[in-house]
Amino acid sequence: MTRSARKLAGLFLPLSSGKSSSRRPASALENPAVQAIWDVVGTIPRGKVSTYGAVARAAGLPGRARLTGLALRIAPEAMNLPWHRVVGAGGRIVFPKSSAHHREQARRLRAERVAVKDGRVARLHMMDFDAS
DNA sequence: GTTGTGACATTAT
DNA sequence: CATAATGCCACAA
Repeated sequence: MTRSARKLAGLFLPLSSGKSSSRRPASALENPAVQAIWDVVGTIPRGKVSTYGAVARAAGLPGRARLTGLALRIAPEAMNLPWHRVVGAGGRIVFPKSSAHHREQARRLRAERVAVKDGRVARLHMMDFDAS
């Protein structure tokens, strides 16, 4: 089946909602899910890191790690999000090893005392949202 | 409408 | 350790 099926829930939602009041976000910038992700990323303290998947979960979006990637990619520069504190599963920096992004992320992490060896950060630096 | 891509994760082999 | 198969879904073409 194609994506036209969308979410099953959608098929049963009341059509009543006015087109004027509840309209679909014009862009991802207004998408509440994306904003939720921005909020979460903003809470990662200096010296700590989290993963795409963990951020998505903490934002109430389990299984949507890729959305975290999108959110960071389109985040307005002026927002000054600590994007470098988000790494892939296992502490891996996702950018290609010799890319400028990779180097920049490693540089920023080391600048705040987060060791980066072999494009990886140790688990000690992983923050966990669930426990405390 | 479809297809391909991606700042990913998880599980299986 | 590595690779493949899935799941996920927004976006651009």
